[in-house]
Amino acid sequence: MTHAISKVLSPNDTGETGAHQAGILVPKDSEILGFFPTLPADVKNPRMHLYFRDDEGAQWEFAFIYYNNRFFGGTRNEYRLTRMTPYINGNGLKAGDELILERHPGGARTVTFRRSRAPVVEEGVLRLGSGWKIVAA
DNA sequence: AGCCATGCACCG
DNA sequence: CGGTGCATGGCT
Repeated sequence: MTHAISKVLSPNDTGETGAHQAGILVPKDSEILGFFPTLPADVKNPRMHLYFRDDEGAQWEFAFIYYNNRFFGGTRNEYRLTRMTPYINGNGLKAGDELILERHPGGARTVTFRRSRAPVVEEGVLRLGSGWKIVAA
């Protein structure tokens, strides 16, 4: 039961917009969240480091964080996968490219990507949906 | 809901 | 001092 999900990168995800944080937003969809370990909701901003292996066998460390300060006086309530700068830059990923995450039987996680064709541009602005897909459950 | 942006801390 | 990541708020 390999569980695979993917996301089409946004400009902000890759750092192209100047945001000094490369990382992607994870939708609160049970199928997607099910891919990641469960983070405690009673703690503020719980995080967990995850290791992913790429095609060459190299290991990458990403951080899965639940920014939930909404329940602690703030305004946030969202999940993010950060610390992806080395992987993004190392592979020269750009907006529109697809990041693929897989969890294999036994618990091993792997990352891959698929280079994209031209992203959808409308009125000079990039319009994307959430970009997330469930490849296999 | 999802993407964009930023002040500040930390580190080489 | 420049790059990176944290945490947080803003905009659409």
